[in-house]
Amino acid sequence: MSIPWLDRISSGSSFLAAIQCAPFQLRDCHVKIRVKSFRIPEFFVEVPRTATVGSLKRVIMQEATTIIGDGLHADVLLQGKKVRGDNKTLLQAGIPHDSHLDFILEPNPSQYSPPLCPHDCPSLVPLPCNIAQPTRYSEAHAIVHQGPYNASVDPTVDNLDNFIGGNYDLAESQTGISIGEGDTASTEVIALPFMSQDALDVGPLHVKCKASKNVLRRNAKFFSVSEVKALVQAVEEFGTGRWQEIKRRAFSTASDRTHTDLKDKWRNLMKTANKPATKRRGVVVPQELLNRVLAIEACRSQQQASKTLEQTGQSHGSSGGKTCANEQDTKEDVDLKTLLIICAQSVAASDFRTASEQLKQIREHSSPFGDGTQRLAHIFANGLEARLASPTGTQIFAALASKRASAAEFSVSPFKKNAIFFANYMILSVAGKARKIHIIDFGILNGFQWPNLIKYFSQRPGGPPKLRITGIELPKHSFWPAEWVDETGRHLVKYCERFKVPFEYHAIAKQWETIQIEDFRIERDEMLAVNCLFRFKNLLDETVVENNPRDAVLNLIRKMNPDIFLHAVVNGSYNAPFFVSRFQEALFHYGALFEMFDTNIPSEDQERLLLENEFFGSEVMNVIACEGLERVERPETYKQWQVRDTRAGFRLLPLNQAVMDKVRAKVKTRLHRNLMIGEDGGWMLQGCKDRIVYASSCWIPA
DNA sequence: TTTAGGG
DNA sequence: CCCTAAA
Repeated sequence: MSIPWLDRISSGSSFLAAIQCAPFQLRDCHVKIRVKSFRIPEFFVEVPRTATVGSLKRVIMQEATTIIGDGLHADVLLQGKKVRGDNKTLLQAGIPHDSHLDFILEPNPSQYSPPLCPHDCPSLVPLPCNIAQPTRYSEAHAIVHQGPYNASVDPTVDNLDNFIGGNYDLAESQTGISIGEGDTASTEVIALPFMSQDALDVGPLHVKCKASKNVLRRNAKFFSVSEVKALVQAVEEFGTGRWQEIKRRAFSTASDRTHTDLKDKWRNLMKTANKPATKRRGVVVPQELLNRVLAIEACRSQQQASKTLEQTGQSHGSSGGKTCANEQDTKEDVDLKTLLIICAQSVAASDFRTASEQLKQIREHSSPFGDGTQRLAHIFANGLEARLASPTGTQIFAALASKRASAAEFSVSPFKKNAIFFANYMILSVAGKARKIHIIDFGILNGFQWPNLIKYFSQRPGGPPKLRITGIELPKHSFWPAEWVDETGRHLVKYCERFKVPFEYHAIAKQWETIQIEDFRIERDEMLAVNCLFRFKNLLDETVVENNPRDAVLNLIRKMNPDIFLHAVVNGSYNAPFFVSRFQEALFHYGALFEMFDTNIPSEDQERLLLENEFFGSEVMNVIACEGLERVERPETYKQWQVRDTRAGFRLLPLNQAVMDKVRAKVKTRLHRNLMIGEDGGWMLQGCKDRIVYASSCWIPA
């Protein structure tokens, strides 16, 4: 004979309860607890909101034992730990209404005699319960207050001791007999001696099924964009199919999202991502997120495919590779990028053996001299290799490119040229006929921005103004020793002498946020322009340090009260703490850049080589191989910068259409295919391949 | 207990 | 969002 109810306990059948606050119109302010799926009919208990832990235990115990027999002891667990203090109220015991509770039901020690098979018969049965906010549930179920099952207790029902002491076979009982699973099952249960005749009469199966369909279904709550983002990020980090992990690591505070919910949402996201943008219902998820969904999905299927290939042995044999060489070539682009992402995932998962194998594969197809994708793969492989050497990302890598490399950026990158043109044009338009002009340049590097402006000033009708430039750089950088800021100054001084522009240079090599306003030696009668092109991204942000330098420096600039503030930024979001998502973002970002270079610059161009490998190469190295304070490539989107600038007390100037026309004309004459110029609010956007890569803007004190 | 997949 | 089979 099997002992069905014991089986139910020892096999850990889920036991789901939800604490529910009664509608507030009820004056007694009770919480209602629904106990369900214990393979016993669901029932409800109601306790005052101020109930103690002890009383909750008693009520649960009472109800449970009423149904399945006597002699149970109940315990309440919060996050796996027993809640002590039976005299405390739920709240006092640290159980908010939305917390997740487990229950333990075990045979009452006082009546419990040792089981015959202690190993197979766990005495502790954690029972997951869900306590949720009442608003998540529809009101309809409230009428189902108690199932019919607890209506009576058959006095003949044996107690726990008798069953445990009985002669039975646990393995056999595993076949499971449970109420409500089907006709046969319920028949068997009903036939059991301990079930009351009343229960039989009521027809439990029918009631149970009906109840579970209409009762206590959580009201659907749409996922917000930020939730989706968190989900995508988490899946990038942990992969699909580890939902419990994802729940714990990324959604532990979201009490109303179970791991199953996350799994379901992911499934739906994939559906959404795969169908056209038209006729997508609900909250519009940014395409960027959906692309990431697709990328992950692509990786996953790729991995599966390679796995099955390995298993079937089709990948072996040298002839196989040759015969489909042409086919591979066309797919190489995709494969190389996918391979990079897979490799990054291996690195993230600390699977270093697989990672180095994948890296080797990548190396076989990448080259600093090949096409855009091969070059891209080359520098990303460098980054991965460095990360493999030190997986915690504690190594220090040059944050800034060498002097030669940033010179190359100036001469090769059309983006940089456009941004400089935009900035200088705006400075000129604000300067007007001012006699004294002071430019404060955060991140002056070689100072290549200024010769053109100086030349213009020299030809200005009415004579050149007095020009002051304050060049600011970071202190003692491996590639940019502080002295070089002075050297930049000397070049500029010479240049001004040649063009007969009265000039004064002043260098500051400090951490930007430590600069005092006095250091700028601002004079009253000068027109003041503050300039920062693409360099704010190197400041640390609030995720790393407390008083974040970004806002500090912006506030400093605001304090200067400049006549104009030129702010150009790298528009990217590869600054996420999660390694894989950051890697992927960076890959897309630099992928777009490299593709543009590939179509516009000859592959043998030495400066392109320098720019790609040293300038972008060291940036990518920093993004991939560094963490924490060492990671100084932390771009944000221009929208994020807009928030910061506005918060610091600046007002975004509308775009000057004249400068936009000129930039557009330049792009056209230079025949830069794939280079897109766009506008958004006051921002001039530069992009390629559907991606906004750089953005420029002008601000004045609000 | 957790996940995949059907509903 | 829920349910259940299967691992």
